[in-house]
Amino acid sequence: MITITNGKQLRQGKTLQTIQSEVAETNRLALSVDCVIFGFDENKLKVLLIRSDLKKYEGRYSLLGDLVYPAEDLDAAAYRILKQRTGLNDLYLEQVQTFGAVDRHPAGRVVTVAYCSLVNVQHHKLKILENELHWHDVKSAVDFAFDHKEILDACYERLQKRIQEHPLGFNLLPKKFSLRELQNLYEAILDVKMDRRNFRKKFFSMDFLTDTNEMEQDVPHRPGKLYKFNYEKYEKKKKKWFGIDF
Amino acid sequence: MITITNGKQLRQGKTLQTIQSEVAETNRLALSVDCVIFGFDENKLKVLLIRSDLKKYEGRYSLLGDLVYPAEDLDAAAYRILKQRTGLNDLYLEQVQTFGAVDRHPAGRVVTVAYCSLVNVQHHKLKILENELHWHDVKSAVDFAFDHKEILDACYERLQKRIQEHPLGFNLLPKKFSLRELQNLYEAILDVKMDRRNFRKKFFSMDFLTDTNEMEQDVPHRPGKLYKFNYEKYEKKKKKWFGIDF
DNA sequence: ATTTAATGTGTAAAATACACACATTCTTAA
DNA sequence: TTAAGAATGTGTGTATTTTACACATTAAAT
Repeated sequence: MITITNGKQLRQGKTLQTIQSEVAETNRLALSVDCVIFGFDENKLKVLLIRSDLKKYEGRYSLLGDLVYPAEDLDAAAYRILKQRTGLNDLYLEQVQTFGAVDRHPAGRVVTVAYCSLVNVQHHKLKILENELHWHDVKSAVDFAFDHKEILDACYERLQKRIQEHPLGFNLLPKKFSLRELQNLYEAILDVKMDRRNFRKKFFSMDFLTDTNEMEQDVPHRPGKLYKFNYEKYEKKKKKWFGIDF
Repeated sequence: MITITNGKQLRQGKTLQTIQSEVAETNRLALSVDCVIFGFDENKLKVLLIRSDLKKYEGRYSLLGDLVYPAEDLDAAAYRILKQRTGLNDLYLEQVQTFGAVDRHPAGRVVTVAYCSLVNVQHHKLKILENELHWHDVKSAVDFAFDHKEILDACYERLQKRIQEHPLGFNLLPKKFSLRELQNLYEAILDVKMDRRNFRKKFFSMDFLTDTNEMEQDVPHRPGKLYKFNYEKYEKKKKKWFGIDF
């Protein structure tokens, strides 16, 4: 998505006028990157959206995006947007799909490369947010600008697939988490109910959870153990699981 | 890839000069589509490449690509290239990844959307080919122009994954094929050996192979039965197998 | 102290994946 | 014509993975 809504707020974002000038001349096109930033909060999968205050798109929501700079790689543009909007570095990021329908953007031909990224909402909340940024339920979000619903759907489907093949979920959780939180995450993303015992068995058998010897605090029931994800163990084992190339 | 090599041969391809003019001005970029066209022949996975006759890239091979027209959708551009280069319509086509490194193209900023497509080589051979188009072994192909080796690798890995989830392989075979041919295809793409009995069992249990009541002809051994892929049966069943969305 | 609500654990059945051998059919060469 | 060679075609038992399922334990709240 192009940050057409708040040129004043962003130091680096381009305004609608800039985009129009980029694409106005014959045969010109603009290239943008849109980030689908997923979070997990209140046992629901969330996505970070910005509300357009431009009259034309009043009340509609957009993904976070920007034009790609002339001398900037695609991934670099995506990381720049993430840093700019969440204040966080080193987030999980994956290119998903490029959307280039001729009429997808009213300002002219704007081709956008969609990225899926994962953040720990609690971590993010500590940062000072721009006013118009909010977390929305992925399943119930409506009123998108442009083709951003389609982009969100593509990234959500990719996430559903990926999380069944790789342990991505940890990017959405605090460093220390209970198995219940982990299961809630999987159930929310995949929209299924899982058997608690089998879920625990599966994750323990994968053997990349480390017991922190700490317990949950301030929960209104018996506290569960807290675990953390052990990247070293995972790195050693993933080749075996995922065969060919991962 | 941009068809910089043979502007005279192509009715629709753009010449190097065209590309340079597209990207020469400040902040301009060009958008292209590159098709990784896979085939299967002599029990090996092949890819259709064009040899550059431009001095700068002498002896190097490129994927088939072209600039996207100003009023052309990305998929449409990919289909156009396939039609142009193979003479065939309705090929399997899937967008894989977009490559946009700043320096990936010597003519300036050219962002390319990579597509993976599958053709029946026998079918394709019936068409009159352009001189400089040839099928190459995927595993042993070297000397690529630009970042086309990287693009090929990305599409090959995607194909390896996809073929384990969906019955794509039929796009690479004649309408009627023996189980041995089908197994050879899987073994070639996945680079593994499979047990013949278990392979047969698995495909028969999927129940979308229809017996044609015909046998192989002109093989130097006992002929095998010929089957065809039953799309109707597949469509009815795939939801059950692939769960959420496929 | 009692109730409540979630954590933590094991086992049996079912489904799936894997390993494996021999008879059959057709071609080819003696 | 016959024998040898080479690939097709088929079934079963074993190992592994997935699924279903119930009860005792712990801490918080009343």
